[in-house]
Formats: sequence, structure tokens, C-alpha cells
Amino acid sequence: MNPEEEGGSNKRKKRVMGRGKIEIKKIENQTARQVTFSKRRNGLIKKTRELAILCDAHIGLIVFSATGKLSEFCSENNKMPQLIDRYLQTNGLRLPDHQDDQAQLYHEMEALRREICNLELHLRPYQGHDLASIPPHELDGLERQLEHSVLKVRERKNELMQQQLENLSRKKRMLEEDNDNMCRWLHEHRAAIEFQQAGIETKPGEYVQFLEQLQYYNNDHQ
Amino acid sequence: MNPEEEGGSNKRKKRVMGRGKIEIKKIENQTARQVTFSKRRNGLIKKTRELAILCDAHIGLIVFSATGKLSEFCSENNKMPQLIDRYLQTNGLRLPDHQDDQAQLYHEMEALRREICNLELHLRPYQGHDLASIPPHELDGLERQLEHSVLKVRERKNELMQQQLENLSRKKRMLEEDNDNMCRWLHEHRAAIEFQQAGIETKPGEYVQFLEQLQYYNNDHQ
DNA sequence: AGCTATTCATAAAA
DNA sequence: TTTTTATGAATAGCT
Repeated sequence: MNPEEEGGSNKRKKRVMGRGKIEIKKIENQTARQVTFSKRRNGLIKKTRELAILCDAHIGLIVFSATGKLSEFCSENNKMPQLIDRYLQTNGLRLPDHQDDQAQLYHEMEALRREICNLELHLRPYQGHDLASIPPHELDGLERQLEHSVLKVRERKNELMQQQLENLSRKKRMLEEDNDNMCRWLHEHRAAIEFQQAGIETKPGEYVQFLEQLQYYNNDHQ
Repeated sequence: MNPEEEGGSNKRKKRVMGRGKIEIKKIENQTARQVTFSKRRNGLIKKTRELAILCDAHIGLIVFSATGKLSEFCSENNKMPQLIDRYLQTNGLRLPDHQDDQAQLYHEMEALRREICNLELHLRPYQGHDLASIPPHELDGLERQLEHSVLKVRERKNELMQQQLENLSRKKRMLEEDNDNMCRWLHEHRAAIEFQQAGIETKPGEYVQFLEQLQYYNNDHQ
């Protein structure tokens, strides 16, 4: 029935690393939504500009992201207010009047405040508070959610430790290599160095001691 | 030299769309311009709507064609004036009749919106999401917090179970008591009952059986 | 208004 | 964020 079905007969590896069509509905994943917003907004502004230029149109585009960030485009630079004026006049509309609309604003504010309150309440069980107000049958789900979150946190911790370990290993290898190279060079030039040092006031014994120490490290990790 | 230049060459290497080439500059042919305007305007509105839905954005689009025809789109139906108002406020522009307290209200609304956004972000680690954005040194604390929350949830679950147990015990005791009383009463009135039943069609054996069963339960929990 | 050959936009991943 | 790449969408030129 589904034309997208792959069919088991064909052993396709990697069925395309992820490009596909998407359903037009709110993207729930926060990060993906932000990325998509950024890209599509750029595309939208580009297409708006193209239409304005190609067809000699006057266009205004106002975009508020979900987080309230404003993006805008106006075919005549910096003339959005004029465009808006023309729009309002053409449509016979007026901007919402203050006195008439204040109640509406307060209403919206109340809604926002309520949402904040709800979110805060929603957060509390996750912090182990107010459990008495949770319906008993939801406790199992909450416990599972919290355990899952703990697991995810531990996963992330392990991931970070793994990264640190790898970094340290790499640094260690690099240092060992450097050490090897220095030792080799020193041994190769031992005679010349001893000769030079004989001309200065350095005690020859020190250098031998130093070389031996190097040799010790050098052998230690081989 | 730029090979894309039109010149006399008929080699078309220009960046084109669709079947033929197009430069982003005003289309001089009146008919072609009209057709392109219509197609692209539809595409633009579609993309605008998609962005608004996908990313939960508030978008307004105003298009005046070269001939003055108005097309518009607003993500919240019929609320272009509000969107424009918010735009003017956000941009620090204001209509002559706007009062300061209105700006103040808008400002507060923006703050509330930000707070909601923050709370939503704050909730996510507790649900095991977006852990990559948590500073490593906070993971331990988060893990402890989650474990503590799990403990509290379990505590609450135990509390509830304990209560249920107590309730059940109490009910059991009450039922046993009732049972005892009934048994006692039945035994005391046995003779009278057997006499009454002899007058009806009930078989006497049934009542004896019933009494014995009661006696059984009655003794069982003593 | 429909139809395609083409180019563009962009989802997923890096 | 920006880049890369493979797909799905948009659309220019024709009918």
C-alpha cells in the first residue's frame, strides 16, 4: 500500500542520509526548529526580494520568530512605515486603538502569566516538589521519565569523559613522539655536545644524568 | 573575464530557473511579468505560510503589484493590524496617538514571552533533552537533582501504597466485624428463621449451608 | 490554466 | 552558524 516501502529484497545500505520531504506542521524539536527557521527565513527573504525586483512590486515582510526576534524586508529600503500606511489605507483598516484594545492586551498578558505559572508548576515534580498534587497513576510515568533523564545525563557524562580520555591519549602520544625525537637527536649529537660543554663551565656529569633520565622515560613507554 | 556575460555568445551559462534563464532584474515584457508575478506570489505566500507553521513564527506579508493590486498574508488570520502594531512597537516606532503605557505593556509582554521561552528551555534537561548544551560541570548537579527527584517520587509512591494498605486493612476489619455481627444475629434467630422459611418454598438445607459458610469465615479470622 | 526540463531550496548531517 | 549533499519544490518557457 505504501509506495515508499523499500521492499526487503533490496539490500540498500544508507537509504539517503536524511534529505526528505517534511510534513508542514510545527517542528517540535527545538534545535531543528531554530535551524529550519534560520534557513527558511533567509530563503523567504530572498524570494521576496526577487519578486519585488522581477515584477516591480512593493512588498513588505515582517517575521517574528517564536522567541520574539524580528526580521523584516521591505522592497523600498527603510520605507516599511509608508508601505504599512498604504496597506492600512487600501484596506480601510486602522491600527488597533489603544483605549479600545487595552483590555485585549491585558487579557493576553494574563494568558502569558498563566502559561508561566503552568510551566513553573509543571517543572516542580521534576525537582521532586509538590508530589502530593500528582495523580497517583502518573507517578509511575514520572518516575520512568526521571530515570530516563538520569540515564541520559549519565550518558552525556560518559561521552564527555570519553572525549577527555581521547584527548589525553592523543596528547600523550604526541608528547612521547616528541620525547623520542629529542632523545634520538641528543644521542646522535652526544659527542658534539659533550665537546661543547667541555668548553664551558658545565659539569659533564649533569648532562649524562640528564641523558639517562631521558632514556628512562624513553624506554618507559615503549 | 566573466564567461556569464551575455555578449553575442549563445552559450547560456547564466544561473537560471526553470526551463530558461532569468536574471533578477525587472521583467520588461508586460505579460511575462504578470504571469511571473502571479506564480511567484503564490509560491511566496505558500512558503510564508510554511515558515509560520513549521517554526511557530508570526509573519505578515504585504504585496502591492506594479498595478497596485494588494495581496496579503498573515499567520494569525485577520490580525495584520496587531502584527503591524507589534512591529512598530518593537522597532521603536509609534503612531502619534500611542501612549507610553502602551509601549510599557508591549515591553512587559515581550518580557513574559522571553520568560516562557526560558522556562521551556529550563525544563528540557529534566526530560533528558538538549544535554549537549549543558556545561559539563553542571551535569553532576543535574544528575543528583534527578536522582533526588526519583527518590522523592518513589517516596510518594510508597506513601500512597501505605495509605492504600491501611485503607484496605481498615475496610477488612470493618467487614469482619459486620460479618461477626451478622453471624451472631443469625445464630440467635435461627429458630425463628427456620420457622418462617418452613412457611415458604425455600429448602431448609440451603439456609444451613449458608450458616455454615458464614461460620467458616467467622472462625477464619479470629 | 497545464506541462516538463531545469534550477532552486532545503533537510539532514557535519 | 555555515557548509555539504541528495532530494523534493518551484518555476521559465511553452502549449
